[in-house]
Amino acid sequence: MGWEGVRDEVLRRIRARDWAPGEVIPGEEALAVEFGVARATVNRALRDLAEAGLLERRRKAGTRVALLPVRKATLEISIIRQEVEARGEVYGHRVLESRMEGVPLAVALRMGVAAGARMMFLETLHLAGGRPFAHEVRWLNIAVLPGGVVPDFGEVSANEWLVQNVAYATGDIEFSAESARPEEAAALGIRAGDPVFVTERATWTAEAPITFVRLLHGPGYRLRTMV
Amino acid sequence: MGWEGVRDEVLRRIRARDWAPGEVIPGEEALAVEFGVARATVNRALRDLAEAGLLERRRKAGTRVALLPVRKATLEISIIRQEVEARGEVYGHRVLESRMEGVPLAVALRMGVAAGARMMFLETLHLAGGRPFAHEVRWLNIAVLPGGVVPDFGEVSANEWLVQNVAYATGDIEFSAESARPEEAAALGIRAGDPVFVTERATWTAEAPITFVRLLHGPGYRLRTMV
DNA sequence: TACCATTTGTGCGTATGTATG
DNA sequence: CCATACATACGCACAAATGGT
Repeated sequence: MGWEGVRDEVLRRIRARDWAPGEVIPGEEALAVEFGVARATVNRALRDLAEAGLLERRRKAGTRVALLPVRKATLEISIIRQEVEARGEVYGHRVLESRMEGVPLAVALRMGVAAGARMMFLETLHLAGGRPFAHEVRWLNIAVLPGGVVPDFGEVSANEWLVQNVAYATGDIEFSAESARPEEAAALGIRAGDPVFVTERATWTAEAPITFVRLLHGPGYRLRTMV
Repeated sequence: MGWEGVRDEVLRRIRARDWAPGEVIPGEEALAVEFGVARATVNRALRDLAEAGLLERRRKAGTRVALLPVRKATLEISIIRQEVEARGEVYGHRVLESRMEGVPLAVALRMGVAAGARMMFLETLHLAGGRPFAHEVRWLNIAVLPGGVVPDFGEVSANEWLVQNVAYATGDIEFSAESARPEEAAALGIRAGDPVFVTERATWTAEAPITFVRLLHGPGYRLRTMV
């Protein structure tokens, strides 16, 4: 039995309530003996379940079944082109606006910079099969661009360019539902006031903020994930 | 240097583009020699980065820097009571409806059962500080309830009861933006047509479907995550 | 196709580090 | 302060996948 076998058997016991929520389960050494495997193998299995939120492990206190297991759903954030192509449609995008601009206060707060800091402002419409798919508004800190050169975002979208060139950064994401503002509705080809799915994302490296994006998807868009 | 040290150094090299996207990095053995650690330690570090989507590993082919790193955001799905209390507000809930009912087609499809299958229908309003926080509509397969006994969902919410009693199951989640229907708007104390943030979640065990929930949050609600 | 060489994946036994009851 | 249980590490071995001959 490998570590996945151990994990599955432990999971079965948790689900079968052989080990009740809150209860301390046998130690690694005891389980290793019972299953006839090395302690490291048990460790690997239990660590996996702890990462999934089903077990809570503390030195000396031992391992216990989580009382209120926090379900962790993993969202895979792909670039928009991939998302569109995964639907079997042809991707395209149009840059609607591109200029230098001072960031508004709300954006400055999210990016951790002073309000009015000058950044590149980009407004882009993403298309699926020629029809509007998502509306993007982005502030971009050109100071962090490699070589200080601003790429041609008419060629490759800023979304994709950043993933390939300034990626491997950290960030936070917020999802919400809003009413489409008139300009947004016009860009997306929907009615003002229609509900839009909003994704707002701030990205930064250890040194500096990189970009803040506000992405709007029209009615019918669904963000899916598996648990 | 421990495995986290190895991971951080590898991450630094990726960000610094010492190793470019798509490029094969040195093998585990070589890195182990370079860092002066055991191969298992390098393995642990690289496995971690691969899980994060920054590396792609294949036997024989080696380890390469991901060309298009898929950002994996982890959502921690907590029970609504915790979410409300985390905001420093008092949680409460009211059961608006509770009856046996055949499931509609859309729900049947999501749950993988025949349309019209009889399940328990529950409509609940979750309160934060006495004010509507979320509106919940749920179909529940009472066949899977331990002992076949239906708990008193006036006491503990179905949400919380299920997490504690039928938890450790799998499922899928969908998020979307919709317009509040008149009944929903009335329950939430908002205007019909206002945008609502919709969470739909189907849960099942290996044997049978457990429950399908449709959860509505009114304007202002934001789902946050860190990358 | 068949086989081989390479690289990652996993396992074992042991030892030491570290948080903590 | 100590005993305990998890966390990590080492070195070795073999398995499994797979790119290339």
